[in-house]
Amino acid sequence: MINKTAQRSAIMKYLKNNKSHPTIVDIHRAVSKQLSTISMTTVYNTMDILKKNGLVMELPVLSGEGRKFDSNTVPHDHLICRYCGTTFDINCGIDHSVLLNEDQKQGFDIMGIFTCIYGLCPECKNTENKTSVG
Amino acid sequence: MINKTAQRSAIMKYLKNNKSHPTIVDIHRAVSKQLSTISMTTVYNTMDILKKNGLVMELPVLSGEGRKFDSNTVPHDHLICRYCGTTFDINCGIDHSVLLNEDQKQGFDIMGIFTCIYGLCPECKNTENKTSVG
DNA sequence: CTCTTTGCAAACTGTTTGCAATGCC
DNA sequence: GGCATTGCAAACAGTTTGCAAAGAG
Repeated sequence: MINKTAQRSAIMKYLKNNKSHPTIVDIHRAVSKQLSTISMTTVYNTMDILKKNGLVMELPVLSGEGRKFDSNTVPHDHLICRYCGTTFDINCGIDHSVLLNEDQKQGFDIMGIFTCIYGLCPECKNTENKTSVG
Repeated sequence: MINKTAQRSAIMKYLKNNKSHPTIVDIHRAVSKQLSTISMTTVYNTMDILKKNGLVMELPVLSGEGRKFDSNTVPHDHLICRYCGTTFDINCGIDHSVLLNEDQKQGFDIMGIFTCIYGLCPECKNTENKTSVG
């Protein structure tokens, strides 16, 4: 059984008004303003519960960036910087209703499609230093 | 300037014969068989160089899984288990030649499109325990 | 000989776990 | 009251950094 607590309400309220892709730290910092005693543990905990219940989606990230969540349940795509990891929403007309045959499914229960378009964001374009293979 | 070393050759040889999505640990374990003294640091180091030079792609993962790489440079999609993170290649006829207009690009230099299809793999389907929101 | 790379150890970051105190119903 | 939740502290895993020794050209 899942109880309603001040912490959970505050997190859900924050997520509802948020169209970015907050990390645990983002959520903790924002919610702390109203509920100064909330701990990181509780944020981790709550996000896991929300995720298990399909209320948020956890985004795949480059390892080490820290968990990112998406509370936008409308199908959309993501534009991601390959270097700094910043993620923008994008709508580019990709068909999200992928139908796979049994062979392609490989035994999976399909939950959704998630398209990432990778690139270099304007900022990293200028600062990125390249090495060359000899 | 980038030198050729035994470590780098062994890693590149391993990647060439590999169509899975190895982690740092996978690579280290495999290469250790031929080159028992190779360190984790060198694997990290080498993969960063290969990535910067576009010879491998680093895959986005659910945070905490550990870095995964893909040496398959032919466009393809990925079928990923939402719970255990296992990643399979899949070819489902998605068009990878996405053309974005300047508005959609938001200033990015586009490098590629990467489609993830999420689901529950056969194994996790059976073992996963669910909580319900009241 | 010079500059690059290696690999160890230590530092660090994000995440998880154990558990006593507290809160919800 | 009984079970769920909170939040601290400690443990943990993966990753990065500093640096002396070894290697490549």
